[in-house]
Amino acid sequence: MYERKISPNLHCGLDLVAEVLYGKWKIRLLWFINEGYQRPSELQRKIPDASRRVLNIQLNELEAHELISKVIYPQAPPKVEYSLTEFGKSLIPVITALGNWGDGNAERLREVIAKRLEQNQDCSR
Amino acid sequence: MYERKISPNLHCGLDLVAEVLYGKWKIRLLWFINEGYQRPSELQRKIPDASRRVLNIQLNELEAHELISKVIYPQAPPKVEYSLTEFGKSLIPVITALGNWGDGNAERLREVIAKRLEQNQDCSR
DNA sequence: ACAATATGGGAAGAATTTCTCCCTATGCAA
DNA sequence: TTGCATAGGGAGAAATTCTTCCCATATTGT
Repeated sequence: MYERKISPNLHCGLDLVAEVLYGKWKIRLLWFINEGYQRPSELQRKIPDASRRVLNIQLNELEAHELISKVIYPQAPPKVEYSLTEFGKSLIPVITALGNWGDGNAERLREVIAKRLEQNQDCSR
Repeated sequence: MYERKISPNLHCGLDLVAEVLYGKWKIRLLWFINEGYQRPSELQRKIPDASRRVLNIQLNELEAHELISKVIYPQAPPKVEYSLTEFGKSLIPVITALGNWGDGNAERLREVIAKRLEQNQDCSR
């Protein structure tokens, strides 16, 4: 496992949140688990842009941070279900607020994102 | 400037938000600008863990995404002030919610974060 | 003259994160 | 028997982000 060389700074609330949510797919994982997609394979299908590997890793981290919990059913083929802990559930309103802001401003966001990507391409000519 | 090789996916609101906020210091920059720390040097003092370089880069990105705007006073030594755009201001309640969650759960967050860091050190022995 | 302040960007390399490929294990279906 | 689905993890490459160092400009204070 990769071991950090620079320790995180944990001064204010925003630092702490960053420490547990900063990962490309973590917020979406929490979101989809909340929506009822609890099995790893379901989550992978909901988030096809992420590699199977990272999803596993980020699920492990979310579990280590007690935002989700994992139940392994002793079957074959294996069956695993994740669910939000109470702690994790308390984050959902915040994630919902984020998502709503993104949805409500989707058009404008697409514009400014596209504009910036073009600029970058200009730079590299 | 670095040019992305993998284009971002912009399906849902959460993807769009991630695209403009995913950067180690962006949320904190918005936060401090909202609190009235508008000059780059002030922001650098408020966020000493970040290098000057990244703060500049992330400020540029926030500006490109129209969350903040920049005023350059034609003076020497130069004076620059950033401020939130209306668009940027609309994000503040969401950031506040994130920060409040982090502050409200600070103790527990520190615990689980510390616990996980220890585990990693165990692994590497 | 020289240092300090303020701002900003290039370049190179370190740090970190993510991706790809491969291997394991079990049971079911063609 | 071969192929697929489920789940998970190691190793190394690739992508991305961040840091460090250096340079440039102009003014003020020593």
